[in-house]
Amino acid sequence: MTSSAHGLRRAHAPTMDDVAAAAGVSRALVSLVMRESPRASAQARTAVHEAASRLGYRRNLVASKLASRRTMTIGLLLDDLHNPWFAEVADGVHATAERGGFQVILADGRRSAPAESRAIDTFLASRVDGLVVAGCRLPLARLTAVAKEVPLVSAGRALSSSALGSVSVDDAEGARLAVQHLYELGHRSIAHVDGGRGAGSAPRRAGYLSAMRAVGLGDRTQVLAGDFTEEAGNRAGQRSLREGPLPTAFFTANDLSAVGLIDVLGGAGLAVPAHTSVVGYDNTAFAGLNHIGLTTIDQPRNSIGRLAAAMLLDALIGDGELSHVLMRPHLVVRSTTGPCRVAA
Amino acid sequence: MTSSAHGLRRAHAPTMDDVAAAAGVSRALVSLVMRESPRASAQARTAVHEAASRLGYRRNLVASKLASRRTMTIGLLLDDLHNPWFAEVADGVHATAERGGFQVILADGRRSAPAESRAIDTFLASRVDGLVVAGCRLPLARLTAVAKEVPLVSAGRALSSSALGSVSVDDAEGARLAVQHLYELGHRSIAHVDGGRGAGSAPRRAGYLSAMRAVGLGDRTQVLAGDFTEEAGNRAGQRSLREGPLPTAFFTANDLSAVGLIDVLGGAGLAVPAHTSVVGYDNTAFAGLNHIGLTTIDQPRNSIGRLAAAMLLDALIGDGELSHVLMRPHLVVRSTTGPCRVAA
DNA sequence: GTGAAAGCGCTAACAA
DNA sequence: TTGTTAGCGCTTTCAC
Repeated sequence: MTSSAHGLRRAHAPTMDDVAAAAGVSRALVSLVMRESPRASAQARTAVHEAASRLGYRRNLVASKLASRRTMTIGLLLDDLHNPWFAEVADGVHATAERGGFQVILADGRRSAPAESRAIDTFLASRVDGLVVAGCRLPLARLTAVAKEVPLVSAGRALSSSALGSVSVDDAEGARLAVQHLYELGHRSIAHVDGGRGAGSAPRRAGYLSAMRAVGLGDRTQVLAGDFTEEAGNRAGQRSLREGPLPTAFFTANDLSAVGLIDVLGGAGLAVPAHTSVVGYDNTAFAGLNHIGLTTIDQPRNSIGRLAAAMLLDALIGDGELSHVLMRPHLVVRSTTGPCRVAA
Repeated sequence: MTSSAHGLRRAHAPTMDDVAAAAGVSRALVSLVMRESPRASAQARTAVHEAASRLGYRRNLVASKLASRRTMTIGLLLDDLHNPWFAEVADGVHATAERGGFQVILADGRRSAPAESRAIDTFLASRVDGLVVAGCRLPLARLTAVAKEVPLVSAGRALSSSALGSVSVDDAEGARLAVQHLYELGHRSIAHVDGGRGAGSAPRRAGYLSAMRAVGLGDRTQVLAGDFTEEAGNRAGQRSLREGPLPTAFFTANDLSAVGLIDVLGGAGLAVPAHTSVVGYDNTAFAGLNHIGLTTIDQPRNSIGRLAAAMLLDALIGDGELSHVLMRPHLVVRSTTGPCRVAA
């Protein structure tokens, strides 16, 4: 019963013609009023609005998009709705897009390349005016192909193609900051728990390796396999404990891994940072909790989103060019790092 | 330069007519092939697909939606992208909708009623076939009005209107489980940090109050204002510490608040649960982190999403009726609750 | 400022 | 099975 009024095709909804008739004007005028054109008299505006609300008229965006051949919509593809990192990027994109009068439609890539690919196809079929992909794991070739159809900006992942724009954080620099911090605390045995194949993993690992070389520890690098999860941090810790000697410090590819690692160390009676120091990456919400107090690398997430959207709108509205922006991460020192107590 | 090929109106993209011409068939046939109709010969199918991919044709969903007068799209409004609760509901909705051949478009309500209202207006203007609102904080009157235009199902918030459907968890029961658990641990001074005006807040608060009465603590209830955020947990904790005497246990309206609260308690040197016990609500991902180990109330989030979408599709495709489903929460005991050490 | 008329790219009868 | 022909509801010239 409650559904009787519905079905896939709803009952005839009022159209602009209905409103025009009710207001005693032409459809074109109604259109102008609906789009808030200054070229409609105040009188006409009132009459049209009155008639529209009386009829319960709702502008049909589908028809509007078809007729105008632009959608004033940008598609935002997020790699993973479960990861709060993306929520902040989305905030930034929203804020900027809205100010430019653009609608944002979201899709969740669910950490799967095929799902992301389908989402992009849907965006293109829906004729979005532009695309922001955050943490996208699609191959560069696919993205450049897409960028030929519609302006595209990558957020959070640096991409070296002039066909598209990108706003990302210098992950190698972030890794360098972590290593530098630990080095200055006297640590010489610094291991890295990496992120496997996830986005950002490779540059962080490379940054770790080159930073180690830069401080003369090139022959003491140690990379433990991980995958950006808490369990990975657990496993890396267990392996280190088993195989010894334990590094005096760890730099993990993300905060989650750091938490898993600290947990294992604590379970083995090793205090952090009294015995071992740990630096995470991302500065996610729980890194700041007092009883974790993780020293980590922060990324300006909101700004990434804002900049990505701004770059896109610039290319859409004006004649701005897509470019590559690399933002600087910074070190947030909390309480999981301390001076090295072990002779090097 | 990279943007020179773009602009708001992209260069003429191939249409069905182009494909039809290239394949030497009529546009209607191309349309059939594109919609995977069985009424097109294998031969025609091949020819059309070949021509389409040669031209780089991409079906225009905007035109398709207008002509067919249905969008095969459901709008999903999430109250807050930052809250992982919604990510899981979204997973469930996606899974079901996709199997039914529906596209899902997401919007973020950003914990703001006006923003949610605008998002719904956009959905309606985009002529979505149905709507799922998760954790929506709009007044019932507004939602029933919307439900007159398009089938609507509320996820995570019970709504007593026959005009729409709802799939939610019995929040009062969840609150009762929390209070009961703390009571059995010997706690008599149990405070509640509520969720303000967010969805679920009222029933959890009411459930807390009635459960307290049920165990004979009706005169010892204490409700602290909150709003489902970590900061709210922080503030509530600070206020409790300032005003004393400190309750021996807290039941918070969600996990985020619990974490914020624990954080403040820890900062004040009060161990959890040695000194104070805390129960959260939602069993979000970080509640399970070893370092937090939050005792909390679990909701079958994914199922909520699946059921909500299934109910909607039923009403859309068949003649299913929208109804009200109430699911049972359950208690997950971890390490933030323990026996009361203080004499009652 | 306002109206008339020609599409936007597709779907859906209906005919062939 | 395939082609023909009206629209879907709006925007946008271009006259008035």
